[in-house]
Amino acid sequence: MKEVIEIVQKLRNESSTNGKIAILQKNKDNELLKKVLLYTYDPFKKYGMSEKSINPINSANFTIDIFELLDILSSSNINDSLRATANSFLGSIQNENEMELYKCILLKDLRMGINAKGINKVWKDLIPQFNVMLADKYFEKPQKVKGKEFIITQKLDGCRFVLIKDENGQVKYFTRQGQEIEGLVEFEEDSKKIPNNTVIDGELLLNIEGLHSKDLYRETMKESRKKGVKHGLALHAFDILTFEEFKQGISKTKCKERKEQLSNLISVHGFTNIIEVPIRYIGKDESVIIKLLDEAIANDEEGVMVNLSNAPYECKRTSNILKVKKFQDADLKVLSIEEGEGKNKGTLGRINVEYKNNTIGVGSGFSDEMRNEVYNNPNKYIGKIAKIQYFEETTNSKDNKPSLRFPVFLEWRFDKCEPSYY
DNA sequence: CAAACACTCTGGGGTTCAAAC
DNA sequence: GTTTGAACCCCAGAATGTTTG
Repeated sequence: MKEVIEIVQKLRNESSTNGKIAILQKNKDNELLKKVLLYTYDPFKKYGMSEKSINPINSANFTIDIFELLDILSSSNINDSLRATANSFLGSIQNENEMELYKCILLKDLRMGINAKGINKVWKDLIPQFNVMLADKYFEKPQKVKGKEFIITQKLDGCRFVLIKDENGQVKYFTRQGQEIEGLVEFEEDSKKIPNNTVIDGELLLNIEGLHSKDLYRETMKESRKKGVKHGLALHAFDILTFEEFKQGISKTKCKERKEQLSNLISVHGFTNIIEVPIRYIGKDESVIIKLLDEAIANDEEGVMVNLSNAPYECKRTSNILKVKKFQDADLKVLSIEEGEGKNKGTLGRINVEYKNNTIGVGSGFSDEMRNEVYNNPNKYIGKIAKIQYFEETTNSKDNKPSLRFPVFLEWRFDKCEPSYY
C-alpha cells in the first residue's frame, strides 16, 4: 500500500494529463493500484459516506482490510452503525498517509486530476462507463450548422432514457448515468416486439396532456424515480443503433437514416409506450432555428434540438447535436456570501440572493479572480445588486416557495439599488 | 500558434428513500 | 410524524492541458 500512496502522490504533483497517464502506464502491472482505482471510481460502488460523516475514531486493529470494508458498505443499506465501523477502521490506521488514502476512497475521489476516462486509457474498460450522446449549446457554436443539412426536433424536458435489448433478447432500461430503471411493466409488450441487439435512445416523460413543461418535468421525475412499479410513462424516442455499436461508442449510420429506421420500427409495430419524436424541419435554412425556438417557447416547451443530418451517433458530448434554449435574467439583491469547498476553500463558493422572499444560492459564473475579490471584500458586495441568469422559475412541492432553475452569476449592477424581476 | 476539443472541478434546485430523531 | 443525509435527476460555467488545422 505504501507504493500505491507514493504513486497517488506523484499523480497529484503532476499537472500534465499525459504525464499522469505515463505514470499509470509505468505501473500498469501494479494490481493493488488497479484495485484502489476500481474501488474509488466504479460508479456502481457506493459507500454512503461524505465529508461530514467521516470522523475517524481511535480504535484497535481490524481483522478485515479496506476492500472488505468497502464491500460491506457497498452491499448494504448504509446506517450509522456501518458508518461507525468505517470511522473506527480509519481510526485504527496508524499511518497518516494511509488513512488519508482510505478516506479518499470512501469519498470516491483521490483528488489527483484524473478520473475514469483517463484511467480507462491505461486499463481499457477497468472502470465501468455508460455514455450516451450529449448535445453542445447552439448559441456557443452556431457556425456548426453553416451550409449543412440539419433536422430540428422538440427538446423534451424529462429523464434521459436508454432502452437496451441485447443479443439474447433481454431488455433493460437505463438513465443517462447508467442507472437501471426498474418496475416499467408497461413497457414489456412493446419491448417484446423490438428486435434483438437494439438500443433506442430517447426521453422518458409522463403521459399527461396540457401540463406546462416545468410541471411535466417535475411530475415525470417523481414517477420515474420512485421505487416499485411505475405507471403512465412513455419513451419519446429520437435515436436508434445496435447494441454492438453502442458498446463500441459509435454508429456510423447517418442521423437522417437512423431516424428513418426508428420511424419505420415504430410505425410497423404500433407501440403503446414508445412514441416517435417528430421531425419539425429538415433543411439548411438557419433562420428556421430561431423561428422554431420561439414557437416552442410560446408553446410552453423547453426549446429545440438541431441534429446534423449526416452525423454519426457518438457516445459523448458532440456539436453534431445542438440544444437551443432561452435563458432569462433578473437583478437580485445579495444577502450574504459563503466560502467554497475543495479548490474554492478560502475563496467564494456562492452568493445568496433574495428572490420573492426566498433565498437562492448562486455559485456558477464567477471567475477565480472575482471569487477572490468578493471573498476578500464582502462589504463591497453584500446588499448590492447582481444580474442572475436562470432558465425558469421553479416551485418545490414541500413549501411552494418560488426559486430559480440553473442560476448563474452574470455581472454586478452597481448602477442599481433595487432588485427587479417578473 | 491560435482555435477547438477533452476533461475535471465547483457550483445550483428538486426529488425519493431510508435512517435517525 | 418530521428531519436529515445520500444519491439521483435536471444542469451551467471556468480552468487547464491536449490536439487539430
